[in-house]
Amino acid sequence: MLARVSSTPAFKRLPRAVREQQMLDAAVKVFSRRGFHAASMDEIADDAGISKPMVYAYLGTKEELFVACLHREGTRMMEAIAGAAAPDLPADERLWRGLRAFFGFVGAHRDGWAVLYRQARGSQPFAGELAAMRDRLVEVVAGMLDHALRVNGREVSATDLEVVAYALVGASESLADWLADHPEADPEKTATRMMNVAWLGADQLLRGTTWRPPAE
Amino acid sequence: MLARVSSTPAFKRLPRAVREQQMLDAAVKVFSRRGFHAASMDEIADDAGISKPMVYAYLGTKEELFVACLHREGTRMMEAIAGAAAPDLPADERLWRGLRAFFGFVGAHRDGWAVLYRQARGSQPFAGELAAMRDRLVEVVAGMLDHALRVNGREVSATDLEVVAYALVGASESLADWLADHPEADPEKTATRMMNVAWLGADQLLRGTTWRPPAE
DNA sequence: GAGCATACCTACTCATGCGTAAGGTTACGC
DNA sequence: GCGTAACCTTACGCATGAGTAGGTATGCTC
Repeated sequence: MLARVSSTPAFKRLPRAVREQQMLDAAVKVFSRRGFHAASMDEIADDAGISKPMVYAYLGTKEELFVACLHREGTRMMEAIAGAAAPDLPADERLWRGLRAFFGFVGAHRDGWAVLYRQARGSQPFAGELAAMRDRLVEVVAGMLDHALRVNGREVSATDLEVVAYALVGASESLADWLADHPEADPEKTATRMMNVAWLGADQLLRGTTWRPPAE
Repeated sequence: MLARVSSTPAFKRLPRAVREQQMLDAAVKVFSRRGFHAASMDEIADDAGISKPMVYAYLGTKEELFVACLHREGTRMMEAIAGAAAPDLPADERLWRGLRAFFGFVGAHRDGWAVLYRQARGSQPFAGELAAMRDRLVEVVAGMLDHALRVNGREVSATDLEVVAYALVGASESLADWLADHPEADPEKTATRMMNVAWLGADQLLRGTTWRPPAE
């Protein structure tokens, strides 16, 4: 029983860096399947093929672990998007590349997306963490719109810009959810659809067309 | 100590229907402040000025209580929107009225909104409940677009329609979040901004303009 | 003003699951 | 070949909070 045959280590000893990644992989998987609270550290440890105290030793408490997931996935996503951005292209081209990179990422990391956005949004301790990331996105989009506007010789209040950017980011997130729930859906095509909604609208806005409420 | 002075009841006896509403009010408040898991039945009971077993007696388990909140708030919201809809108006007018009702509702029930959407989205047991509600919304929006398209003598695949509707609903939700986080913001103005994004885009789409990816 | 239903309470049980103490085992440097 | 540091384990403490048992008061009905 207790005699572990030493010639069959069964569980290999691995360097810390490797185990940490395995743990994060497992954590992302379990968190996205169960949600933050329903996920148990035991299950995560189990899934990573390791015992619980190791998780605590390497990644800290449950909250810290979740933040680590959030951080890794978030960084990956931001890198994917930033890698596609080329600051000196025309606005529609930049938007298109950004969207394509975004949906490509979500399509390739569907459960990472679930952790990142669906979970973090509700749970208080992480809402801030996530909000910061989204705000960076919003800022980028708003900056892009602002730049395009100035080129057209126009200008709009910062709030207006922010709100429009918010709407675009929100629409993208919503489609990302849709994508995550439809495994057969094509990320590229989803990006095109988003572009249709975003750009045809943004283009009108950039030209100065605005909609006004009808007189009552 | 134990001698409760009978001439000072301190806590009035109230009929069930009234207490249930008080409990739901308290539950919405606590759930939205703490999130589903972090909220405790004790706090909810306390906040409602009642003891815990009463909550169980009237509204059932914690999950059932949450669903009850979801249901009440969701119904209120749907009613607010439906009340504004007039099926025989032109598409932009219908969209505008729907949006105005929606943002008006969110502005007036900011914590109800938080419960409804932010919480339910992540937590598995309720995601379905919420998804059903959103799907009804998406269906309505898609139906509206479809109708407008047919009037223009055009037709589009059901998937395309659904996805565009999804994006619009997502953008609205996102702005609703923004509104909930900015207590000083004006719901009416937010609705106008959303209308700008949604309609100027949708209008182009309805005319048959589409965006295509640039040749590589 | 007896009976009965409904409103309401205090004070528990019990499962869950986070986080840790204390100890075993492998590999690598010297 | 031996110490030591890193890896890894089993087995537990303990708080939290969901849900309940069992009892008390109030007011309505006849």
